[in-house]
Amino acid sequence: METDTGQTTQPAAGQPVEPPAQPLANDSPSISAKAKAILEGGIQEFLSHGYAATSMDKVAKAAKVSKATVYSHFQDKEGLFNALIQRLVAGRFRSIFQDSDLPAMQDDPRAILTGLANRILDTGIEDPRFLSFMRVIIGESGRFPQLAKAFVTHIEQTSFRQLCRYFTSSTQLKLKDPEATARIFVGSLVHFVIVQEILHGREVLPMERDRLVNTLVNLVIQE
Amino acid sequence: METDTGQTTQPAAGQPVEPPAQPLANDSPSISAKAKAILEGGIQEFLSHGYAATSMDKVAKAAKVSKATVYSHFQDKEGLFNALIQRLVAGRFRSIFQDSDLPAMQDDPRAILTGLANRILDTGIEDPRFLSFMRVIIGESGRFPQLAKAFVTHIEQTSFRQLCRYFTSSTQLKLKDPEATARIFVGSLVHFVIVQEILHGREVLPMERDRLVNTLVNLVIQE
DNA sequence: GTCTATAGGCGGATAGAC
DNA sequence: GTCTATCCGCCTATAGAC
Repeated sequence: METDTGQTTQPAAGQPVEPPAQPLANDSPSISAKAKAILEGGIQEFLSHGYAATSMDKVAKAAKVSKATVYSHFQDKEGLFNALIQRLVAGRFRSIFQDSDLPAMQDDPRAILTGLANRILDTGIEDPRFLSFMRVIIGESGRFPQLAKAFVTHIEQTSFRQLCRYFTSSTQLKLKDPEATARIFVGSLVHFVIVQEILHGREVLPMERDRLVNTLVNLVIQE
Repeated sequence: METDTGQTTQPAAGQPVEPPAQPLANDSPSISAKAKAILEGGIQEFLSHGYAATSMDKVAKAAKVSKATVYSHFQDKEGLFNALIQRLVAGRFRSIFQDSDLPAMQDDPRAILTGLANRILDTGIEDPRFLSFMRVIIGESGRFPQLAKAFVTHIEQTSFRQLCRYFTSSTQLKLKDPEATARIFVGSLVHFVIVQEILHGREVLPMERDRLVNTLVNLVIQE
């Protein structure tokens, strides 16, 4: 049954019972193969159907273990969901908006900004897993506010910060409010992804992505 | 049970069984008091908990009718949800981004744009019903793609069009691509609402709304 | 640790009286 | 049209064997 309690006891609930281990290293340390399979199966099911519409039976089947095994690794459905989303927030999707290399400052600002915008759109659009992830984070943000906050902290903030660093360090751009400009830049791109891809706007309200990117870059440069 | 069929037979399923009546007039014509109560109760429950986590028992209780009465007015759970969301899309929330009066063209563009931005933020932020509505629309956009498209068509498009009309008719703004600029304008504001309010970013990544609005308006004006 | 089997309850949907 | 009562399946979670 859906407890509807708003997960008041969420902190630290979820991770497998094993000791906290190192504070989140590479690909999560000391997790058994079964636990990993359960997490993978859970990711598949929860990202496809959302929290309430996913059953532990289907998770167990997707992970190719028995349901009892799932419950031996995770306290309950909420615990599994929390562990799984936190894993995605801190791991695989954390670097989705992250540049491997900061652009060289002497380059053309137009080229740099266009590249940044396209990178955000590429990762946002071409990874269906990330689209499902955003859909679930938003859809479950009422029942799981902590997960929504973790998403904002780790993922949105990452892109803001990075863009901000470029804005403030660029000698050619003279922005009055780099922080707010970064929000506008990222926000209009993410909103574009939400409307076109998640809400299927591509089919009813088409818009070429290059038009959006070019217009956005022009707005920022001519400030 | 969640049929998981992706509602393949969704078209036209939902509206009360009574004849189609007039094609969607004012506040929905010829709907019995019970049907209205069921819709209201359904809105309350579905907007609070999403589709899968809402039970027909709770809807019936919220509407103060028996569950059988619910099923006498609507084919099934999907039908009720469809009817209810379509009602919200076409009715109450349709005009949420709509201006009552188009701004006078001789006014200061800065004042006009600032007013438009604030109106969008006000309606988006101050109506918790609309926040829940967006959360549900996005969260259920996988299972109910038609409803997501209806949302885009009726609500997003409305704001784009209106802004576009102002952009193209203004004698003072000379925008290269008014349509793309309208998307950026609305998109960055809606994304701000999503992150700050729906994803609870206000508590972890604060940002004064006036800074965003001022920066956004400046970007558009100085183009 | 992992499984099968099952408890116990709530879910969507309907039968049938009025 | 509206109700009460009920069917039956699936759900979360656990007991107990191995």
